Amino acid sequence: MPSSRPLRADARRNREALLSAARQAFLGGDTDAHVEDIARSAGVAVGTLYRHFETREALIEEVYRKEVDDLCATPGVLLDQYAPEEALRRFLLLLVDHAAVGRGMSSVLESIMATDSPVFDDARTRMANALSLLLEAGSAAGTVRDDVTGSTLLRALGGICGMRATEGWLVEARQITALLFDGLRYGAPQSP
Amino acid sequence: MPSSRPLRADARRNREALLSAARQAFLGGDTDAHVEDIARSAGVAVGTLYRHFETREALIEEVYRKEVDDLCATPGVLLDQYAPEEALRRFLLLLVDHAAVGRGMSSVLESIMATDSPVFDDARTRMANALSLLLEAGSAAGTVRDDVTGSTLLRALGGICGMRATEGWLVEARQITALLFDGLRYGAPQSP
DNA sequence: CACCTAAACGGAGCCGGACTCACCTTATGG
DNA sequence: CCATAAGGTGAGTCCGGCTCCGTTTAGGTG
Repeated sequence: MPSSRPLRADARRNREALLSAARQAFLGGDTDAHVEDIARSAGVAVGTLYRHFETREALIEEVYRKEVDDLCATPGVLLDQYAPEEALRRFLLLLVDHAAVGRGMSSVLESIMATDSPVFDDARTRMANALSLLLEAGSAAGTVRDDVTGSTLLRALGGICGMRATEGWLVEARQITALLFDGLRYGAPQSP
Repeated sequence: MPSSRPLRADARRNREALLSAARQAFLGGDTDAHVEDIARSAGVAVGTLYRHFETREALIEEVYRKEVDDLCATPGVLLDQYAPEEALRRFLLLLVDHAAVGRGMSSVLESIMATDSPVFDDARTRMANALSLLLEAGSAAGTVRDDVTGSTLLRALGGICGMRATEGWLVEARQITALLFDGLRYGAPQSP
């Protein structure tokens, strides 16, 4: 779709407006914003929304894609700056903290993990790869156990981030993440 | 409602039928069974269903309550038979395996954890208490860290169990649980 | 610039699913 | 038996995602 013809000017504008409206809604915490409202606040009708996005879910995915891209890039950066173990620790906490801000990211992770929907296959795979990078670096250095895959870890994180809701969840989330991290080091060759 | 008057005979029969139909549906894996269908397969009309249960969610909760009761009872039993650490390990794995069978329990845990809904407050509290029991026994024995609460751990487990879906999730779930368990021991006074 | 056409838009309406309500049926105690 | 309140019914409402087709318009062409 992005190929073929360059998209008419008004269409591109509307598409943009829709994405921005959706971003505002979803990343603002209203995970079940109504399509009707999103369309309206983008200044278009539902029909238009559906011209641009196959389905409500597809719109969500599009909104999240950029976030996921950013996230997937960081492990590389962290590994340049820190030892693998520390990079892993930081990334895990970064995810959780990220999830706290506007609770947008937590929905991302949750959506990515909670469903099997092919819509998120792509994001899932990329995130799993990002985590693998860290895990492998760690296990190569001998400070992280080597029997855990990125996709497994992703699942665990998805669970943690999916639990935003109650007051003070951030504290709990941090704690569980630390727990997980300790678990990851537990079986490493060079034990603690 | 259970008080006041003893419920008319036919009413009790129908209530039972509804619960059994719902149990069959939910514990059978169809987590979003339609009320219409549940009512029909219990041989009554929707109106009757709604006479007995405030809402669809309330019906679900009722179905799950018994499961949760059973589950909450086991920590005590395990502690009688095993050292606290081992009891904890067994209980965690028991939850996961339980979740595998008919995928009923995983929905229980997920539902309990994933929502903030007051409907599950009760179940949530009881489960958290059950876990606390294990954690406290462990930390009293010095083999489990003492800075994790039952409710925190419950969150983590909820996340794990909520991820059933993909093929082979049981393996992953077991792994994550083991990770969590190792994390729980990591900070204990008598380190590994 | 006037015209033409494919592209884009609008929004009434469809559909599926949770829930309600006005009316009918029946258990039960007197 | 009958009265009557408890219980049952299911068509209908509401709500939210999605569709369909008639209308509008961007932007290329002569």
